[in-house]
Amino acid sequence: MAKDVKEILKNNSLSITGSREKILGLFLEQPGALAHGDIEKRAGEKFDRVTVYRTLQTFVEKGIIHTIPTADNSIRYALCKDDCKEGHHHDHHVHFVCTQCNITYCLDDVVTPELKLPKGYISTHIEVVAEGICKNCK
Amino acid sequence: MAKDVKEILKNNSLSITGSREKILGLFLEQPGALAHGDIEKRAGEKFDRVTVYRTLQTFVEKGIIHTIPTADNSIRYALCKDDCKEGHHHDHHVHFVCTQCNITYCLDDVVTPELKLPKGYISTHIEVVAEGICKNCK
DNA sequence: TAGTAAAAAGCAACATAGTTGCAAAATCTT
DNA sequence: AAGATTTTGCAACTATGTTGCTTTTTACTA
Repeated sequence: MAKDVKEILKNNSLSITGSREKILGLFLEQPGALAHGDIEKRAGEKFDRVTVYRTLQTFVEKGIIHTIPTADNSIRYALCKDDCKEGHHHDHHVHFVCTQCNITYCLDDVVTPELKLPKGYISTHIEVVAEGICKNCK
Repeated sequence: MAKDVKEILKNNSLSITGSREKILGLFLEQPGALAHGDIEKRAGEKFDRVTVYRTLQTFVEKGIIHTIPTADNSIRYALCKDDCKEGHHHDHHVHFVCTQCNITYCLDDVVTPELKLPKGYISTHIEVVAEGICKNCK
């Protein structure tokens, strides 16, 4: 495990609990994003659904993970890069959903493009989700 | 009403029914996108939820409306432009969600930008959702 | 325009997602 | 180690979406 789960929790002033360790561990040990359902399945069994919801919510608030909207109406969560601080979230990269393996990737190096919006529209945040075939499924 | 509801239904070889007329009418008489919940509320009362779901599904299949993914996990639907044919859907424009009035607009004139993806990734569809303040709320 | 086949609506029941309040258990602090 | 604070798990509830089946409506044709 590249980064220590406990350290991440401490750095965000979160108490260290079993569910937080396990859920954060899941994010660290695989490349893609996870939906709430994935976590319940992969978590090795027994977690109360409520605990998972609340843990994810806490992680999002602390800026440890961020949400990714997808077309199939299931919110997915992915780890944030280090420069995400609480309340100040840098999520300016593109997301990629593979239609074959259904994994969602954060393309951290692909920056959200600029947009010319019609007069009067002011955008504060732009979300880009690309769909297609990933490098592993080709 | 700019366009005749019945005509649109006929052009897509759909039978003309009360619910289809009313739901399609809702889309025509307002600029933004509608979520399933909006439709149930605005439909002037009594519609079975199942009927609304099935009607929306039918409209999507026929290419009359398209779906817009949003961050809050509620699928919204909006009218397609005329050049959407069944099975061959042109949805290359950007969507805009106003954080104030919560209306979702189709910015038909703002084309989805090109993206340089990492090697190995092949994208078939790109979805762009901008968030901010719309021209009416400014 | 009446009769009929096909399609859609409505109903019931079920499945999945997500939320809230509260009591029990675990964690942190000193 | 003990008390205060968090977090967990449970139960109940709401919202959202789906499926099968029966009744009603629509479109077609004679």
